Formats: sequence, structure tokens, C-alpha cells
Amino acid sequence: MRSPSLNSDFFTAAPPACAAALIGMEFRWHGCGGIIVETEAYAAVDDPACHTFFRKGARDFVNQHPAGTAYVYLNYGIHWLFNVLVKGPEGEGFVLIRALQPTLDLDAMRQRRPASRDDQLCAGPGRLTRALGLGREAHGQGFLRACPQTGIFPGESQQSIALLADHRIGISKAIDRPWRFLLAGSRSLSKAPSHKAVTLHP
DNA sequence: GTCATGATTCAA
DNA sequence: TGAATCATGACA
Repeated sequence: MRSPSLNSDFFTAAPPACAAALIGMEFRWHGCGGIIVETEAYAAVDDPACHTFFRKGARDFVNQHPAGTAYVYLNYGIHWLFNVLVKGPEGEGFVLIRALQPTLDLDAMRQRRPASRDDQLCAGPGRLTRALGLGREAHGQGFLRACPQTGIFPGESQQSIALLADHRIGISKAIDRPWRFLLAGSRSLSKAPSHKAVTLHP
């Protein structure tokens, strides 16, 4: 039996809890995908690093869409970054998907990122959207459909994984929050964990 | 390690 | 009009 895609209920927990729980799950986009090995959480309220803190459009997006909606934007005019809207009693915000260990349709990803080693095809938030062929059209989509090609799928065998929490990357504000989550030892991370990283469960 | 790349949003 | 931005690849 095949596990179904997560539904939007999953994204009603607090953003850091969602981000941590996604590590080890499989992200699929039109048949391409891999195991999620790195995420970051952003809070819609009181988080200077979140778009909602300085962009009215982001606040409107949160108000006008349900939990589980894709929030996709262009960063530095070059890279699409893929986030999932989190909305529930514990708080609102986003989870940024930062890196995957490629598992599905590697050939399609190699075609889109020809210079990359296989491990590195999705080793970064911009690299993964490039490898998956994911762009602006995904923005605002409820991508958690009942479709085996696209969505987020719990691992078939949930083994114990070494989950680390670390500080977030590439931001200039609230850099102290340990809201970057990663799979220890993965070769597909965008960056190795810092010396401040702590193990969440062995 | 440095550096060029580059679109969109929002406030001034 | 311009400052800011959740990054990457090329090159030394």
C-alpha cells in the first residue's frame, strides 16, 4: 500500500514543528523529487526575517489562503524559492524547503542542472526549484493534491533519523533562532551544520 | 576566498 | 527612484 500525500491539516501545527517534522519525508513535483533533508521555519508574527514583517503582499497572502498553500517567490531576481503556508492555532508562517536528497526522475533533474553532481542537484533552495522545474506557476497552488506525482509523502519506513536544529541561513535579522532543521550526515545539504547545531532526537 | 548576476516589492 | 532581498556559479 502506498502512503497518501500529507493533507493541509499537517500545516496547522507551529511553523518550527512543521519544518522539523518534514525532514525525512519525500517531496514530489510532477514526478520529480527527493527526501527532504533541510528546511527552515518563518513566523508571520514577530519574525523580522519573514516576508510578512516587511511586505504587505505577504501578509495578504497569509490571510487569503489556507494552510498548505505554496508560497513561491523570486529571490535576488534569479532563484525561485518554495515555501508552504502554515496556519493554525499555534501560529502562522512559512516553511522554506531548502534541500532534497534526489530520489525520483534523476534524469529530468540532470537535464535541468547539467553541471551538478547527483547529490547536489537539489542542495539549496534555488537549486531544488531549478532541478524540479518549479517556478512562478506554483505560487498560490494547493499542491497537496491527492495525486502521486505531486505533494509531500511520509517515508514508507519511518526509521529514527538524526535531526539537527541550527540557525537560519542567508538572513540578516533574527539570525539567532534555531529554526533551520536538517538531516545529520546528508550529502545533499546546502551548507554543513554550524558548531551551534543541536540534536533534537537521536 | 571574491564577485557579478538580476526581478520584484514597497516606501520615499 | 532606489534600496533591500530566505542564492548561485564562475573564477582566482
